[in-house]
Amino acid sequence: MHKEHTLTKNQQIIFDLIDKSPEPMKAYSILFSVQKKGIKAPLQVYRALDKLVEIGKIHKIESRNAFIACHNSSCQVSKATAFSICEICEKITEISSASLSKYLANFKDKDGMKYSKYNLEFFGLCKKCR
Amino acid sequence: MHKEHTLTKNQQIIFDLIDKSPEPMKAYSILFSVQKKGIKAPLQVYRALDKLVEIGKIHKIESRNAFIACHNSSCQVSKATAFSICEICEKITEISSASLSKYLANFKDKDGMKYSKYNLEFFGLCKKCR
DNA sequence: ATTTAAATTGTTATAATATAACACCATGTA
DNA sequence: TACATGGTGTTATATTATAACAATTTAAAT
Ligand SMILES: [Zn+2]
Ligand SMILES: [Zn+2]
Ligand SMILES: [Zn+2]
Ligand SMILES: [Zn+2]
Repeated sequence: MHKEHTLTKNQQIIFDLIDKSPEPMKAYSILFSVQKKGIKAPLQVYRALDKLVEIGKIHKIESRNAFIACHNSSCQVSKATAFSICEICEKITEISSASLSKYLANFKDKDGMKYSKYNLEFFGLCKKCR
Repeated sequence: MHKEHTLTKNQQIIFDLIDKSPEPMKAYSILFSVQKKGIKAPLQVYRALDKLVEIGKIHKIESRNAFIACHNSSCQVSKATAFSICEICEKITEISSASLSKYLANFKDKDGMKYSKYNLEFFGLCKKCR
């Protein structure tokens, strides 16, 4: 389904960090964490992040300026993403619902336009915080 | 349906500017525009923006860090918003579709959780750019 | 093998976006 | 009056992100 990309050194270091983080990571927190591995400048982080987003290995949570690893193989190509965000503990989960993605992919606006790319962020309280 | 708020001077100046702008405005572009009216500091702008977002008079386009006036009376309370964004000309339109908002308000995640707040951004090409 | 193009890296500097902290003022209300 | 709430003005600072340039690596294309 989705093309494999061989990650470069910086990309791999940063992906591994995000992938094993239990919560979304912000760019400068990533920078701080990888400085011991020789990545010293913001640009090195942002370049890796851009590439990882582009190839679908991570997603950016726009409302939080944070990044999480993708665990949903079906969204790697489409850039059609949905998340739930807890407004108390900031727990963020990627939603992979076939019916949701089908509904959104087929949604037509008032001009009859359909969209293959979208980003949806739901806000509420997670199980633990309710 | 939605409560009226009396805007303060700064809020009114900034709302009027955004409301009559044909495109979303960014905070520092707003700041530049209102300096002749005595609003000199970023914080004055951000405070007005925060309040205007809170009461639903404007929305923030998260992926663009920009603000547009709301022209959809039904979303002022709910903070349940949807936009279409043209990836070429950056034209942004608020979508007010009863079926979409109904679908999203009734969507249940895998834990059976429903969300009253959400933000959806569709990306594609507008009529003119196709 | 040699050349070429594309992608990635390293680096310094700077731009763009957003908030902290504090003093003061206006308005409503107990 | 006294008090609470919210808005304002101001300076300083934090956070997020990109520009510009040179060097290096990688992967074809000849
Ligand atoms: Zn994903
Ligand atoms: Zn929570
Ligand atoms: Zn609206
Ligand atoms: Zn367009």
